[in-house]
Amino acid sequence: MKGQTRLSWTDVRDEIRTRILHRTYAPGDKLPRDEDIAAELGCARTTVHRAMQDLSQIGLVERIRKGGTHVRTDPVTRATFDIPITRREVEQRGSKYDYQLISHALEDTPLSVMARFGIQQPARVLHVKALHLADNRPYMFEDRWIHTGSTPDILDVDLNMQSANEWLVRHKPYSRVDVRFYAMNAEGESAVYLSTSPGSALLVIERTTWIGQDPITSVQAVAAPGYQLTALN
Amino acid sequence: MKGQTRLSWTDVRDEIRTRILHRTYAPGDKLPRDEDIAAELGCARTTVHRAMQDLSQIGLVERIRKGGTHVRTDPVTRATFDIPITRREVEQRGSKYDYQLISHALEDTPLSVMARFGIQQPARVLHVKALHLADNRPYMFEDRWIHTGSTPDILDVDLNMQSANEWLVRHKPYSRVDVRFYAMNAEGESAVYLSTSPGSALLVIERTTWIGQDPITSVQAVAAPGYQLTALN
DNA sequence: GACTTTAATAAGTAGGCACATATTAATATT
DNA sequence: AATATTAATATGTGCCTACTTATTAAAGTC
Repeated sequence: MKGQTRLSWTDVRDEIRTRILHRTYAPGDKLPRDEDIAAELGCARTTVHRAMQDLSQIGLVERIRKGGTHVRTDPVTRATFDIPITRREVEQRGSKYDYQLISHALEDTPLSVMARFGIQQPARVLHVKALHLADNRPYMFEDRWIHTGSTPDILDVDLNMQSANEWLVRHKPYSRVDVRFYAMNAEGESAVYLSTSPGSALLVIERTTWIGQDPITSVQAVAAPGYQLTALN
Repeated sequence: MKGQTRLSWTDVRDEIRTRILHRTYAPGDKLPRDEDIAAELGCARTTVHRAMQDLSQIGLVERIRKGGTHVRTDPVTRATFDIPITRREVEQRGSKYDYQLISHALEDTPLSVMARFGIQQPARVLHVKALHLADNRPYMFEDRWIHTGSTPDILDVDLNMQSANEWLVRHKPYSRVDVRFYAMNAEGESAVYLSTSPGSALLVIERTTWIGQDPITSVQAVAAPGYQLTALN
């Protein structure tokens, strides 16, 4: 017990971030070399390196080999969202979860889904429509396509008992996912099942997953009116 | 040059991730100790540690001191979004950016904004409405409140010349941000300025920032119809 | 002067070591 | 037997050292 409290990499990170906030290092500025910062703060270069890695991941600074570290000129706001299984999501709000299969049928991929999957030729897919409920009220309407080539097992699953959402997450790992958000007017089915009037604005979470090159599933999750997605932190 | 190619921590991370994908380590399973994995793969514990930290941050595993490392039971999809300055966003799509101030006025915070700021007493705010355009077409309608207590300088800025968005990002660092997405029906102003018909579904990005405890600004950015937010990666 | 080669630079990475910290299990004390 | 102390364990962290890699600048060559 000699060095009292030494600097942890999070301390260093916070110190550098404070300096950037205070414009000691202004946007566009080049920061001192890791080694010099280490010397100044009295820690090892490794520690500064670890701190810088984090700042770089957050999007506050940019690092280039040999070029040094720069404060980003156009700071971006980086927001991270967790998208859990719908059942989990409902239960964590303290609501009762229910699930209802609406329809399922073997079809060929429509053009829109081919585009999402990134395939040129139509493929056989299981087209599943389902409704998730929270406290007996519609929560999310799910319109899903499951590629039977990559996921033949899905045909043996009783989708009345278990949502495709859940089965897939538990049994079908993916290596890549595309997530996008957009707004949609309720119409036809989505309006009916979410028991809202046609035209009301709904948030859509669209997800497509692949394992290697092979598409697994693509889903449009249409949330009930009033739904908000909140970033972590 | 003896060890040929040694394992980098990203290699280790990918190897562990692959095993989790292949259910070698299934959800809920306890992974071997870092040291054992290191021994098995032929690298140092530090390297495994670095890999595990990343997997833990991604949300694939959970680590507890002494308790060991476990694969998360309910894998979440974690999506990250970059929200740049609007001008940047437009320019990066290869479009011409324009900006138009609609109105600005000193007001007291309405209740909704007090809630967003997390304050009990109304405060004087600059209420700014503006429109961002891409290739002369409406791109985003911005409805913003700026706290004059924390940011008095804003009153000296010529908002015809420079969007509040841009000025704030460049001159006003923040320490905390709340980001949320939701859908809204176009109505009144938003419909007019985004030149769409009332009722059409629009995606709203709502952001509120603080420096320490002090609120800086809260903005509702209403995107033109068709706007999609896409996750990184 | 245009090209190539070489050196210097700064970040990236791996490994080994020592110690910190949180948690559980085992042991000793009352 | 109930409680307190101690030991063992696994992750967390910091530091040092050595080497790698990408990039720029300088020196040398034609």
